[in-house]
Amino acid sequence: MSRPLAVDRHGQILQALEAQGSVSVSDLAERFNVSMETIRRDLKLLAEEGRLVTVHGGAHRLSNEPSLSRRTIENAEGKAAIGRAAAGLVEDGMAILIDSGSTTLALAQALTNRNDLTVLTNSLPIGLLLARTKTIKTVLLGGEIEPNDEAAFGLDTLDLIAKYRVDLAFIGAGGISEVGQFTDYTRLAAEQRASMAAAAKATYVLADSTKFSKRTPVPIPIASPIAALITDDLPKGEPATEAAARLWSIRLAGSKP
Amino acid sequence: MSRPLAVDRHGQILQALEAQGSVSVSDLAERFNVSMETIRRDLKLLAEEGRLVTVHGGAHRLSNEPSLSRRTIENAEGKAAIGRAAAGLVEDGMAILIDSGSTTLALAQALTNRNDLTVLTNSLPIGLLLARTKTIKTVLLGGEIEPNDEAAFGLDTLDLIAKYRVDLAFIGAGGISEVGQFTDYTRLAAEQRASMAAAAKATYVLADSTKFSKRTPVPIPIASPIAALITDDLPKGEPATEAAARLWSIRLAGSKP
DNA sequence: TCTAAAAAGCCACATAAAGTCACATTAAAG
DNA sequence: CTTTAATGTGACTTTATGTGGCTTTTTAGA
Repeated sequence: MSRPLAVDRHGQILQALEAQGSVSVSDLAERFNVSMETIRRDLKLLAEEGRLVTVHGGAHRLSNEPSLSRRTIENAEGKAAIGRAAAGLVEDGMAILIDSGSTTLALAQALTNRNDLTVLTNSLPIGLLLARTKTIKTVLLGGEIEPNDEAAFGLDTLDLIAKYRVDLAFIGAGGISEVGQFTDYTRLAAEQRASMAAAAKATYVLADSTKFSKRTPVPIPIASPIAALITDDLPKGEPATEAAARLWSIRLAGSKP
Repeated sequence: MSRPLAVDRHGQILQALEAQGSVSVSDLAERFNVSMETIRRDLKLLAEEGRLVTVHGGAHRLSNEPSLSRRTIENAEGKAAIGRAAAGLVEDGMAILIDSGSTTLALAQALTNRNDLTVLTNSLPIGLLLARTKTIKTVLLGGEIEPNDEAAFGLDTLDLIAKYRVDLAFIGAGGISEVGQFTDYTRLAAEQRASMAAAAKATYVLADSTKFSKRTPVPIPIASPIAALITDDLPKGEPATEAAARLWSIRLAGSKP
């Protein structure tokens, strides 16, 4: 008796995952008439290729709540909410620019099920994540890699940014100052974020609530006004909160998926 | 008894593949009333021409190609040996350029314990791997990301390569032709590899033994002579082996760690 | 909160389908 | 009639899947 192709099953698993967000081992085993063990082996394989995340009982998409592995990240839920809110601003056919950082990575994760997009980024994890969708055209803004950010910075990166013009830019920030300005750790990073904003018709700043209590030395010299600051919560009592609320249009991202 | 033409069968196989996305050896054998062995030979042939990808049990379209992570497995030991041999050529303080590909990834892996190096690469996995060492200065040659290679290609990448000058370049190849020339899948990739070679004082080509039996369409137009071809084995009987041995200096990488 | 049953996962082994290789056979071409 | 390319055959190897025993995680009830 001939055996159905394993690759077909893999493809269908990924397809189901795309449609439903998550799949269970027992459902898949029944659907394909194979043992649960075989499905587990499939999922393990696909997980090693970075195409899904396995959890107890099944697997889920990379985009939604990476429940276990990344829970360690500071305020992961808030960042995921911001990512979903930002993804809602992106329309099919757009070219967008995504800065490096854990909050912007959440945006990239929320975009993985899209298909008609062009994304420019200086972040290696974001580039790799989006390229693997095979449906999103991804451009990596190269340059010297900063190990802590796992992203490119420098003259080459600035040159490349200047060569493009995009619909939307989503940039991060190291912190928010008492007067409500976005700030960064280094001159170079600040300049680069400003030039990202300059390359876009509209710029959104993604900063989760922990940023309101962080002070970093270099203000980001954004020339044109930003479209909005997207955040998950406005901590009371922080001078940065009051100041930012006066300066920028603020969008609060709901924590519910 | 007259025998049906093999080319007709090949055409029909490709047609079926187009329609269904994948085909199984046993189905095809039954449909054409030939042995499974014959179908396997057909698929192998078509795979070498780059018209499909064989998998256990059959074949599928190129579009849903197995990603880099899975391809890495093919001749992993040989590639690791090549990586170690190539790493031995790299001296402290050097600036080197590493092309994308699974063989060159093995080189990057062999370099992770070094510290006084500058590495330029267009490969995202290599860039990420080396940046994480925090001791190797890494520059990512950006551009449009080719999902299958997980690496940057294109005008931006070519521009960036032209801006640098390095001590050594390590480039890969898609295959080796009957006349011993290195070949690639696309014009762009071939040009880009050639320009990498042009940016270096000395160029080494890393190609494992499986490349000697692979034929890809575009010759890589390397201007200056290469320093050596580094490989793990020279398959006897391959015309490519004989031809390459006449053309290039060859270094055999020992399989022992 | 603790505890036990149920579900899921893991691992080692068994087996059948698929693959590989050397050699035999057959049809087409010269 | 010989040579050559394509195909088939059979022995052997590899891969994919299933099975059963055991461990871990989840769930639900006390």
